[in-house]
Amino acid sequence: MNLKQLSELLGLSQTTVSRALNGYPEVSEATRERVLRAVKETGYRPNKAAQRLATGKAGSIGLVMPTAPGHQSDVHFGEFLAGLGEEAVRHDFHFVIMPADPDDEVAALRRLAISGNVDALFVAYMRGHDPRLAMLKSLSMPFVVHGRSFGSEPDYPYLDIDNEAAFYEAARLLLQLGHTRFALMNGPAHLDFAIRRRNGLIAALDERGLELAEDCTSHTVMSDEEGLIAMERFLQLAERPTAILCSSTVLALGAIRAVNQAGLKLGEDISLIAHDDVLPLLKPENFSVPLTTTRSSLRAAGVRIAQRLIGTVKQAGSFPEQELWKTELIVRASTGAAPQS
Amino acid sequence: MNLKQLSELLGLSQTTVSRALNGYPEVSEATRERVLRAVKETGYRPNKAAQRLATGKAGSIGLVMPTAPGHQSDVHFGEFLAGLGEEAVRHDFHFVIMPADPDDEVAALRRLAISGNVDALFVAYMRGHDPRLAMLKSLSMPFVVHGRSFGSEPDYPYLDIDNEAAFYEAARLLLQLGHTRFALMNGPAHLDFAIRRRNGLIAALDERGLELAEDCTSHTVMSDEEGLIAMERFLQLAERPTAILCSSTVLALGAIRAVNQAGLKLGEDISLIAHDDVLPLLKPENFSVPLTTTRSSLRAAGVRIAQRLIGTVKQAGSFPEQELWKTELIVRASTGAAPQS
DNA sequence: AATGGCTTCCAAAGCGCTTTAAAATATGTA
DNA sequence: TACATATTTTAAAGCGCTTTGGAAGCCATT
Repeated sequence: MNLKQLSELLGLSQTTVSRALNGYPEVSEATRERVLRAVKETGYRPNKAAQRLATGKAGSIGLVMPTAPGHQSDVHFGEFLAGLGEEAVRHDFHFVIMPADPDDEVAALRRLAISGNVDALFVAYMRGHDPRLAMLKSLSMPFVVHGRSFGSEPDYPYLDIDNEAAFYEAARLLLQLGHTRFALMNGPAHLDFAIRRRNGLIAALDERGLELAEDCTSHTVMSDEEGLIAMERFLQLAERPTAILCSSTVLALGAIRAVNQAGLKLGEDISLIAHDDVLPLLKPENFSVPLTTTRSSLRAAGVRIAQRLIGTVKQAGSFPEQELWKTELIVRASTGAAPQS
Repeated sequence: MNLKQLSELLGLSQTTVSRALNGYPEVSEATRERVLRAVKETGYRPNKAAQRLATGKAGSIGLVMPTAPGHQSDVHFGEFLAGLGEEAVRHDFHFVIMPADPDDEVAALRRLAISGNVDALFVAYMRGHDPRLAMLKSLSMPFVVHGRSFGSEPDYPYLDIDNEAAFYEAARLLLQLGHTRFALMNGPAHLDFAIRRRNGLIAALDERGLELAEDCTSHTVMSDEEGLIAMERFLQLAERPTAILCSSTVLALGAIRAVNQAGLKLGEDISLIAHDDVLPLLKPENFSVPLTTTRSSLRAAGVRIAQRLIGTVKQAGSFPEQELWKTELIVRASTGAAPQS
């Protein structure tokens, strides 16, 4: 069933039917209803490709998904997507996902943009000096980045959390508790959030004349396994750290196992604060020792970015270009006073 | 830059340029190279919407993503998507993801199909007597189902793992170890895999004249938290189960915490076998007591389904309609002889 | 009856591509 | 040289929609 057939069925022109469907005023309420009823009965749906060709728009937001045979999938990606989806479904928007090798992301993004089947772009996994920014700006297509790019002028539309403040505050709490030996379990070093969280921690330490030792820093993929490995390494150090900042609850999972295996008590021998993206499968309050966290919902960020993206495409209202969300510092049992020694 | 402009630039007709690009034989090698070079220089990319309108195809596979304000995102979804993506990127295919309320899945699937912007459909989260099957069959669009639908004639293209055999074998192992009191921590009861795993367990128990008690069965979303809750319930039973079958390593995570909190030893007081989808962030060999598992890679399944879907769309070779993969039973330390009591 | 202003509808062009049918050019044969 | 055949190129139609620029119908005013 296409427009032509539907209009013939109704004895109307394609124009009229199209207008009735798209809410144009120059069609009587009587005929509009007649059209709508026919649509219900026949199950007619406009062909999106044709619609896009005619209008240049078809209600889709594009994103590239890094993937490769060795490449680990990322829980955070799924959770964020759920947020985007939650908003998209309200506006009948869909996603076009272009899988791409992580080394090929900038080219993939360009391909996606000029393929002409997305109205707007979403970009994540931002790095320091991210090369995608220049390309995006040259594109004249709406986009929003999740995160920022350390070292680039912040003149692009983004939504980010204040990673620096988050880890600064977390470190301050631990300092107040008397800790002096810190370690950081971070995400991959080139990623923006990792850079900023590290900076936040360093800033707080610096205020007390402390330093973050090189061997008390790990930058890894954020998996359970890497968390375990990193923590094991920390625990074997001569000057064992007592305060750990951890970029993800997933990393914390492994880290805590290492703590337990070493026969140490979390919240007594070792204090740990993790960043919590509010992953539904891993709640910090349910850990055997509930985790102190810096919290910000990844999913909420997804919803908000979808709002901005869709709003811009539909030209419905205007939005702030830059948003920086504060994280919450939630104190639970994994943090305690520094052990005497 | 569009075809017309490109052809004018080259002094050729659109036809010739189009043919050169699409590998048709009726164009000389000389001109083909000339065209290809111009494409490189100008960065021309055909408009996918126009291509789709003209050919009916544009290299996309469609899927609906269940999402709603309360709806939890699912790690398994992300991991599967990574598998699909790994294959899709090799063929320059992309995904069109339609987010939809879980209650609206069959309608969403239909909308996606007749929207005319996908070439094939992928369907997951199969239920018993799944209503989507009838719709899919009526659609004349290629599709592959991940999983099966218990109670429906298996005459549709699917790829599934042998869930029944997996849990049957797992239960047999535990029976051989002397266990007689079993419990099952399963996924949502209406899902096909949950039905079959339960059946597998029941079949094995039945051979020994044993039964699976109602209060030793839990059907929940597969999260850490639910695992903890379910296991706590089991441990409070008068006749405490000693053998646990668990549908996910994520559930196991919570379950094990409950075991530890109760002061019990995994692999001694309680034996547990979990199904392992090979999620990169949660490796069963890294659990503090390494987990015995039934294993099958979700990601590999994604790759395979993408192969079949893309192969069918491109009409490149033929594929088996139905595939049933065996799982591996991998014995680690979380299973041991039944405790004397 | 003629004019103007609304409302309601329509014919046709155009979005950027593919593909059919036909034309132009090159090659081989009698 | 003329003709048939093969090769290379092109003009134009069509995919299903939106939208521009009119036209037709209806009413109230002059």
